[in-house]
Amino acid sequence: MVLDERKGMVLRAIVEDYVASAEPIGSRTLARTHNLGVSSATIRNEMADLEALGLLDKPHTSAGRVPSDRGYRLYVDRLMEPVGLAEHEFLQIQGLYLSRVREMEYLIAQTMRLLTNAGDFMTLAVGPELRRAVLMRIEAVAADEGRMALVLVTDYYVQHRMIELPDDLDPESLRRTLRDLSERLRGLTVEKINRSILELVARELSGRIYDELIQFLHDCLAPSEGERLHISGTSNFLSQPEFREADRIRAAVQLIEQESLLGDLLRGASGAGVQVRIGQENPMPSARDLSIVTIGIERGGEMFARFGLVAPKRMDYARALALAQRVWQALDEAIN
Amino acid sequence: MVLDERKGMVLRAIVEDYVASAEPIGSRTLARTHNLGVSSATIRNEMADLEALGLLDKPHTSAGRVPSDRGYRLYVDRLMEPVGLAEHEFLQIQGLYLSRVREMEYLIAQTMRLLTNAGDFMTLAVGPELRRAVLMRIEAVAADEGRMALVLVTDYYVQHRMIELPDDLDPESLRRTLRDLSERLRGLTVEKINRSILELVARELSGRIYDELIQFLHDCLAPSEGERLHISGTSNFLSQPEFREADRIRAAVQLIEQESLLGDLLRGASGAGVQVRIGQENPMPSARDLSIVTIGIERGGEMFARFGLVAPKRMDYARALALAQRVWQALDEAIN
DNA sequence: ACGTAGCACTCTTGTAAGCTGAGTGCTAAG
DNA sequence: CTTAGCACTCAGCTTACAAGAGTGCTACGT
Repeated sequence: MVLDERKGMVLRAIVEDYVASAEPIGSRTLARTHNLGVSSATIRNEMADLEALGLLDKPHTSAGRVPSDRGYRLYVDRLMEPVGLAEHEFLQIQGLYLSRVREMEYLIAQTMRLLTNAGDFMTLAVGPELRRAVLMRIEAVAADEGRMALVLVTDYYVQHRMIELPDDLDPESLRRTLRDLSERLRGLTVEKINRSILELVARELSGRIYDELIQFLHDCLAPSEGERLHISGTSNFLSQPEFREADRIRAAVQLIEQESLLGDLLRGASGAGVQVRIGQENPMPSARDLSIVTIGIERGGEMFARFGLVAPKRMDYARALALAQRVWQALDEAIN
Repeated sequence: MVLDERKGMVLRAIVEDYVASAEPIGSRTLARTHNLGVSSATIRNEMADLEALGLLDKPHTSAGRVPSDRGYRLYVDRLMEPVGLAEHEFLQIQGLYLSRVREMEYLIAQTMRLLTNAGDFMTLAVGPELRRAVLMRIEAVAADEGRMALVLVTDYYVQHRMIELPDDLDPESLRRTLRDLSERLRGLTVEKINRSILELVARELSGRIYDELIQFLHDCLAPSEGERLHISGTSNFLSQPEFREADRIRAAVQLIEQESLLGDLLRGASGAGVQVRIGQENPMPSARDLSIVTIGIERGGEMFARFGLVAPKRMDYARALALAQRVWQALDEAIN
C-alpha cells in the first residue's frame, strides 16, 4: 500500500484538527468539517489504511484516530504547509539582535522572552560551554573604602563578585597581582585554566584575601555555572489540555523540576540549525509524549548555544518551525 | 467559654497531627494516638467547644476537624513548642555568611539554596530596592580588540554588560567619559540618577556607542531589575498533598507563575525580623490557603532584603520559624 | 474497481443509586 | 464532669445503565 495524495490530505487534516482540538478525530467529523469530497465511509477506509501504515493510532476501538509519531513526522517532513510569521514578529526578532550587546546571558534572556511569548511553548536554553570560553581579563573595580568588585571577562561571559577587603590588604598590590594574573592567563580557555590556575596562584600569591579571589575564580570557572539550563514558559506548557488529569500534570511538573532531564532533552539534538524531535525520537522515555524544536547555534565550527521549544507532541509544528527558523537566522547572524 | 489547658492540648494535638497527616482529625483517632487520658466522647465535646471558639473548622459534617486560621495562629503564638535546629544545620547557616562576599545576589542565592533544602518550603526573596542603592563607579573593562565590558558598581549591586565597540570609537575617550561620569554621579542613589542621568549624558556626550551606554545604564537603573523576585523550591511546594487534585495544582502553578502575586505575598510583611502570616492574614485571596514565614533584614533603619518560606497553611511552623530565626540572626549580623 | 449507505458492535463518558466507613451530636447513666 | 451508646450525616467508592461517538463490515450502485 502506498501513500497517495488523498491519504496525505486525510492525514494532514487529522493532524491539523487534532492539533487544534486535542480530541481524537473521527471519520464523520472529518468529512463534515473538511471539504474532501468523499463520504465518511471512504475516509474510514483511508483511515484504516493510514493506521496499517503506522501513521495513525487509535486510543481505543471507538474513539477516532490520533496521529502516531511517524504520522507527525511525515506531516512535518512532507505534508505541512509552512506558515510565515506576522510582519511585526518578523521585525521584532530582527530588532532583538541589532543592539551591540555581545553577552551570552543577555542574548539568551532576550531570546527566551521572545520565544515564550510567541506561543504555547516552554522554552529551554543552554549557553555556550563555559569551559571553552577564552579568558580575556581579570580586573578589580574599587567600590568604596573597604570593598572591591572583581570582574572576570571571557569572550562571551562576564562574571563579577563584590568582596570586602581586609584592612591589611593594599588595594594597589591586589590590582597589580590581578594584572599579572590577567597577563599570564589571557587567551587560555577556562578548561585549561582550571588546571593551572590554582598552582599558579598558590605559587606566586599569598595572604588571606586571596582565598576569596581563588574562590571567585573557582566559582566562575566551575562548568556548572556556564552551562546552566534556562527554563521559561512552564505555564504555557502546563496549561495544555493534555495535562488536564492530575497524574499527567504531576508527571509534567516532575519532569520540569528535573533539570538534568530537560538538559538531556535539549542536548539530545546535535548539529546547527533547526531540528524537530517527535515523541519517541527523544532519548528519554519520560519525554515520549513531547516534541521539541531545537535551534542550534554554531560558532567557529563548535556548538555554541542551543534553544528548545517544548510542547506536547500535539504542538503547532508549522508555527514553532517558523519561529525557530527566524530566530536561528537572526541569532546566527548576530553571533557570527 | 474559655480556653483551658485541656482545650489547648487538644488543639495542639489536632494541629500537629494534621500537619503530619494532611487528613482531618477525628475524635477517636485522636483519643487513640494521643494519651490524653480521656475518651473520644470527651474529646468530641472539647472539639465542639473549640469549633465554637472559631479555632477549628469542619470540612463537612462527618470528616473530622481541621484547624482554622485562628487555630493555627493560637498554636503558633501560644501552644507550639519551639524546636531547635540540628547542630550541623546551625553551623551550616553560620558558615554561609562567613565569607567576605558582599554582594546581594550572591547572599540571596546562598540563602535560598539553604532554605530550599532545609524543608518542604518554597522560598522567595527580594533584594534591597535598587533605587536606594548608591552608585560607586562605572568602569569599562576591555575584553579584546572590539569589545568591552561595562561595569556598574553600587553599594550592594554590580551589573555588567559586554558590548561591541564601533570601529570609529576611541576606547580611551570612552574610558575618560566613563570616569567623568563616575565622578559626577558617585554617591548618588539610583533613584536620583534616574532623573538626571539622561540629561547629563545627553548634554555632555554624543556619538553612536553612547546609545548602548545609555541603554545599559538605563537597564541597570530600572527598578524592576533590582527588585527581581527570586523563587526556588517550587517542587517542594507542589509535592504537598494539598495539591493532589488537578485543579489545585493548576491554581498553584498559576500562582507561582504570577511573579507579581508572589511579590505582593512577600512584600505584604513589614518590619524586620521573623513574622508569620497564616491563610487569610495574607492580603490576596489566592493565597488564603497558604502561610508564609518572612525574614526581614533591615539596614540603617531601612528595609533591605526579605525572604519568605511559603507552604500550605498546614506547614511545619516550628521548624520554619526555627530556620527563619537562625537565618535572620546570621544574615543580619553579616550585613550590619 | 471504487465509493457509499446502512447497520451492528465497541468502548468511553456521564449519571444515578446503593453501600461503606469515618465521624459527629446527643442522651442517659455512672 | 465524663463516658458509653446510638442514630444520623456525608464523602467516596462501586455498580449499573443509558447516551454518544466512532468503527468495521457488507451489500449495493456507478
